[in-house]
Amino acid sequence: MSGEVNIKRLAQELNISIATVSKALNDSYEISLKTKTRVWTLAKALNYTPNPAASNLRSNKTKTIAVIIPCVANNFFSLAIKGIEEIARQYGYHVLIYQTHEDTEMEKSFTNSLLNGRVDGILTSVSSNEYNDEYYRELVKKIPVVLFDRVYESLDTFKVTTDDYQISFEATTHLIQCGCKKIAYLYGLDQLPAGRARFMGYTDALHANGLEPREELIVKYQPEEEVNLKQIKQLFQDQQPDALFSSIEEFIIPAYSACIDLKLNIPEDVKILSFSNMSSARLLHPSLTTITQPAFEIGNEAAKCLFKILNKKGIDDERDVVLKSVLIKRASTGC
Amino acid sequence: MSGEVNIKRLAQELNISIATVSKALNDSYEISLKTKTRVWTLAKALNYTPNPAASNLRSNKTKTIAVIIPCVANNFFSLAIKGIEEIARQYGYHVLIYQTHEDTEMEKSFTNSLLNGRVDGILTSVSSNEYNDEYYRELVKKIPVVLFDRVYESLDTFKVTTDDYQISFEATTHLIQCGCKKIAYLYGLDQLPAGRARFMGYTDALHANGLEPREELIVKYQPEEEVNLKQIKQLFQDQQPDALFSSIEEFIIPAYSACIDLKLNIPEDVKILSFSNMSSARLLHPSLTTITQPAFEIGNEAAKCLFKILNKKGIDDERDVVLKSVLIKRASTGC
DNA sequence: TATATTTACTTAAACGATTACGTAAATTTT
DNA sequence: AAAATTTACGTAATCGTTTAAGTAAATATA
Repeated sequence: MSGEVNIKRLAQELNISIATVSKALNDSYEISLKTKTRVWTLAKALNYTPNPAASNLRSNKTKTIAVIIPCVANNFFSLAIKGIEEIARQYGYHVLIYQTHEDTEMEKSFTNSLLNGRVDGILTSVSSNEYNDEYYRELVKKIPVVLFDRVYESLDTFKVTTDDYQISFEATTHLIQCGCKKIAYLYGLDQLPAGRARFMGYTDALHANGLEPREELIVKYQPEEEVNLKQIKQLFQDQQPDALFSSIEEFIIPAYSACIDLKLNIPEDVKILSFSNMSSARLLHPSLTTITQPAFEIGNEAAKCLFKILNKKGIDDERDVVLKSVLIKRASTGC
Repeated sequence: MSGEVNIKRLAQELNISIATVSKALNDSYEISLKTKTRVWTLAKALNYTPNPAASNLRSNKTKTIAVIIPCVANNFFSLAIKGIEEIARQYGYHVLIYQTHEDTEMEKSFTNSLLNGRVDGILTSVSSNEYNDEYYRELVKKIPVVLFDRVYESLDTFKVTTDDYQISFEATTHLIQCGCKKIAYLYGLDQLPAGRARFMGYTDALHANGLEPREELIVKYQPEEEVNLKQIKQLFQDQQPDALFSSIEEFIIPAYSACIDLKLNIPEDVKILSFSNMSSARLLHPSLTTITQPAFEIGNEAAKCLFKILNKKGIDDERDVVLKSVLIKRASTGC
């Protein structure tokens, strides 16, 4: 009936040129207010919206950013996305989501598919299965990239992280102050700076309190869920640790499950503490002491950094943004 | 240095026409295998990827779908997205995410911004703040839409839902069998078919067991978190219900908190049961009996339906896909 | 008043792909 | 061997914008 409504159609109806319509819509100084008003009015009346493909093609701007993360079904990342989305909305940007499932090959494949002008920039938290910084070293030259939480060091771009080392040190110290002497470490992200910083915070805190980190007290995360439960049970049987410090949320369920299965009382027999953004942490039995990262704010901040690059404002700002996590002491550490 | 690599560049280097390159890349029957191989080889060597804006513009295909949901930071939706993404990947599609924060105005604004060819189709779970079916009645005429979980009835498109009524009936019956006679209902999504079906399952199960639903035992969800806790506490003080049936996950934390605050024992003093995709449900104290929706599968199925429309295959299939939720009995209902 | 500048447009060329249509050569059919 | 068909390309239009460059009229400057 009415046909597709594009600037050509607007131009015809108003009996002016396509260029004038385009410029009017973009509020160009070259167009008189009178003409602009005519264009705007008709555009609204006909419910005109610009064809994104056409303007992307011509202007090389997509008004779209990509978020590449391991998995959306994770409290930290879903909150981060929420934070990212909020900022994207403010700038009128669209948000593409890609899940790598911790696979750097996927990561490369996704980012490569974004290099031909599908997006204006990329926000990413890298995958844990491999240390892949050379790839990113090249990537950041080709497209604006901001890394958050899981970053590589010394990349020439903005990075938003948390105080992993310090908070981990603080948390370990808390366990020690609660009387723990044999603190097991549930190790995640061991390929990444974030994971190593957490581990360093743990070992340094041990040292600072005259304790020695011990290889036998470390359990490394395995992607297959059941394995972690088995490993933790084995750990309890072999080593009888008096605390579990979990560096990632994924260990919480197997850790609690192991205690239930082995009839260990938390915090009497063993204290538990974990990095986590789980909203139900305080409803667990007993309520879980957590290191909670400001996930929403991280997403927020990362997005803001990306828009600094895209809008070429504040590029001289400090490019290593470090936010603070909080240690929330609850019953699982019992003091 | 090498300049942007597009089909023009490929054509020049191979000394053939742009059209031939384009057709070769699209594996057209018009092109000889020999030429195709030359093109493919060079394309790979130069790391050519087609400019999406250009092909979108010309072909009116974006290889992109949009997912419009209330919020990603919700176990159900993040799992659903995971399910959607899996299918999208298989078809080589990109996924845009929009969060409405339960605001139908946002919803309209987002969908309107997608009608000019930004995406090939839309997957959505509607907002709860308002019954908005007229809008969707028009929308489905303009663009392929699949609704999941939170749908409107009698829309001319695919809908993926769960057996809300039946599972709610079953769950209520379970509570009654556990001896409950005064089952309060924590009412969410009351503007939507899904919410009403859950409520109907509850009331019908009461009737079927000789119990009368009572207005005073109903608490309606409020967006402001603290209010729900207050309401539930008030409910306990005024009515002393012997069970809480929560129709949405958001009530879990205030429900448990209220019990803790009022020193009510679960399940002795009050039994609790909730719709939920919370992975920590079995670690709560006591472990929570849940109605768990197959969130991942819902996303999966919804995406499959959308691709049926996009690929014009199976359009004659049943368009009301209903998946089964499961009632997972745990300690909070104590029997 | 003649010249320079500003205002408010228009024309037309991009952007990078797809595709209808045209065509010469090779092959098949009669 | 002539006609018809198939194969394998090329030409050029097109998608809906943006924008450099051009221009006539209006206004400002000298």
